[in-house]
Amino acid sequence: MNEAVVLTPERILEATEDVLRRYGLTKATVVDVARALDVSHGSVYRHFPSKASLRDAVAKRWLDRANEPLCKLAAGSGPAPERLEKWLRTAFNIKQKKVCDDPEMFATYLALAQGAREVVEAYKDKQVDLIAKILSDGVAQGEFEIDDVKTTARAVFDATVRYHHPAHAEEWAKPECPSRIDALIALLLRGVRVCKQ
Amino acid sequence: MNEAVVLTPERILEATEDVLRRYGLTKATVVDVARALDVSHGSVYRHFPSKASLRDAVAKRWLDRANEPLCKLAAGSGPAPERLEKWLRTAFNIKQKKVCDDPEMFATYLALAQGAREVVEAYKDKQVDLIAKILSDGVAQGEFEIDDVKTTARAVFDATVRYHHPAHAEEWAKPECPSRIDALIALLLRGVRVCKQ
DNA sequence: TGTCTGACAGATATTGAAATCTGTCAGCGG
DNA sequence: CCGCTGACAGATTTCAATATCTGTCAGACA
Repeated sequence: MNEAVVLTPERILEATEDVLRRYGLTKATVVDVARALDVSHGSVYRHFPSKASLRDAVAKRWLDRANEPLCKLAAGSGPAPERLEKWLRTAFNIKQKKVCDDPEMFATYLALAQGAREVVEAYKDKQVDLIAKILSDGVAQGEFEIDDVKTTARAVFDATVRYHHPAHAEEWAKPECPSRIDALIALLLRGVRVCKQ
Repeated sequence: MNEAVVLTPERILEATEDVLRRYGLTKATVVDVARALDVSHGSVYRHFPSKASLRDAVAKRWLDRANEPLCKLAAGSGPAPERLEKWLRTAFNIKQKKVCDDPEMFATYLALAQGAREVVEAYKDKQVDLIAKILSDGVAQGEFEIDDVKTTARAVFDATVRYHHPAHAEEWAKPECPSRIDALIALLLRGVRVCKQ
């Protein structure tokens, strides 16, 4: 067996992402994926138990790749307030960029988010953990004053749904959007900062 | 012409709301409305230029009725922080109650909100004005410290989309919801309050 | 005179038959 | 033995014919 010809989950995911991009979520079929790989569609089911699981796996890969910068920001050091602001702005920018540059994959993500799929839940939990990391750094630095870091991280995430949940994507292009983001971030930062009278 | 038989916009709205409740947004037709009123559907078009305008008018009525308590709260007096908290909780409760008790009308509202209809934009602006009223009262009372009241009101509104935008209605029934609302409100109140060191 | 009717054209929705897709599995071939 | 194939059943989607709906308007009727 030639190495280039071995059918691996990774190769299937790659092909599935291509097919999703080409045909869109509604039109892409498992048969299309198999055809792209030049195998029978039965072979695909040898690696993924269902079309849904395949779609979920592709979305997970896509989300993980998109979120790498955010993980780095959260793991980094430096003053927490600036880092939190940067993190939120980066999160919004990534989403905004994806909705323009990769609309078909974004639509897939939207469908997943609306179906309350496990992958998206996991992804959201991860996001909250990243925020929590920055918040607890901020508490350690004496910059933030927070009772319950985890709960507050969740609140910050909830407060920003409008700019990361795909259901609101249509609003992201509006001209007043940036200034509203500024106001929201300012409000949230004031909500976690220690009071310097 | 008997008074009970005069075809008024109000009677049409009443009948349309009934028809929407009975058949749902997807099934309700102008012919159904006309039938309920025992007139030809042409007569309905004498009072409303299109089905969309009729639907918008019904939704406006419904939203206005639902929001009366919020207007009263904003117009009232008393300490602004408590009033803001009460206002937000009331807003969430109203939505939550509607989604349970009046699901068909709520679905209509959801469709409208997703279509970015003018009536929903106007309604959102009104909500922001009510928040702004409470915020400016708070500033006058020395309880809040806010640069730009209008902008901050918008930010508070944006921060709470998750609990008033119908796209997130499915999440409102979850058991962890109340505590997340508590955390969000606490965060936002801290964000507008003056710092009492 | 002004409101309402009912027939009409074009747009939209429904329906059921045919095509395609998903997921399974017995068996082929390296 | 192991991964793959291809035929299959049931579920889902497509497609085109048909029916219904929206929006208009000339004319009836009070």
